[in-house]
Amino acid sequence: MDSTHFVLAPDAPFDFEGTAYSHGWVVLAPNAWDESSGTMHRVHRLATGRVVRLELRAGEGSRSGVAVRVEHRGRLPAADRRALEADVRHMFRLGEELRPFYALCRGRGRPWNRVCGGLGRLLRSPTLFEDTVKTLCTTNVQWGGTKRMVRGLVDAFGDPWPGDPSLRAFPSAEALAAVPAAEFDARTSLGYRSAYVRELAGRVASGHLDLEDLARSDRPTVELRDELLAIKGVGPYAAATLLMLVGRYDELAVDSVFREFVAEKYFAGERPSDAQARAVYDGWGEWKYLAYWFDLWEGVTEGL
DNA sequence: TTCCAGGGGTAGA
DNA sequence: TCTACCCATGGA
Repeated sequence: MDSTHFVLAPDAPFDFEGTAYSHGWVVLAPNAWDESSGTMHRVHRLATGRVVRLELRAGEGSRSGVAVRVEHRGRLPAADRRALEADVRHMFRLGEELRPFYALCRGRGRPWNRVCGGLGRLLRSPTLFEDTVKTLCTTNVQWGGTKRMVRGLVDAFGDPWPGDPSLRAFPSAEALAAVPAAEFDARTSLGYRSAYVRELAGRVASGHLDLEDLARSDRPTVELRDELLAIKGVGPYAAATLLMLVGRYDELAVDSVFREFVAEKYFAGERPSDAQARAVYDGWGEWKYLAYWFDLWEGVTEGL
């Protein structure tokens, strides 16, 4: 197995571990996190069909970015390397403009100003298709179930990495769409979500739904939300999660975690209506989701 | 055994 | 717009 190394430097404050471990995505297959070395692993399929394995860790030096080690078979063409750089930059949001959010945090003093050291970049997948499938697998299920369902999809239908065929990449929409429904259901345990994932894969593979175009769009959030809500299985919670993943933070993902956290912290344990709970973050404007996330995040709430 | 999870679709008002 | 009911699965 050959390997290629490069470092991606951010042009703004950046915290590698704070980004990699910003939410549960880091442990959803084919991602994995090695606590002892602070390394994220990922088996990754390029558009050319080549499957490589990535080791991602903090770069060295004052402008620490993402140090990337790519394990691959044979020569890595320049086009594949450029595609990998783009994918890693996308996953870690190295080009995302967070200065307006940092300005709000700085204005609120401690502990919010800690965010300004490079937090606020929530890890995402290289494609909105992968993120949408994973989000569908978070609905009405405990986190352990989400991990089980995503692992099952990868193991059943992902392309194997030549260095260790037991390690697989996230399956493409085309790969999932090609599986007969009965076989798909038999080889996964998605429950009623199975039909949603199969329909999504079919629409993306056939070109009827261009999620990656939606992800790049600069149209108003409300228009993107309506498009996401038109996906079977995507409701208000999933749409808000997906908006966060494409860099729109003006919608809050109201789920059981949000409801319990806001009730405990702001309503003395009494359960408020969803509207009352949402109103807690009204002052954050287009940054509500990030504000909630770091409010929830262990440590940021201390001393508030 | 029963309940419910990082909800959503549908029908009916 | 709101509510009631149903949806598969597996952990608690």
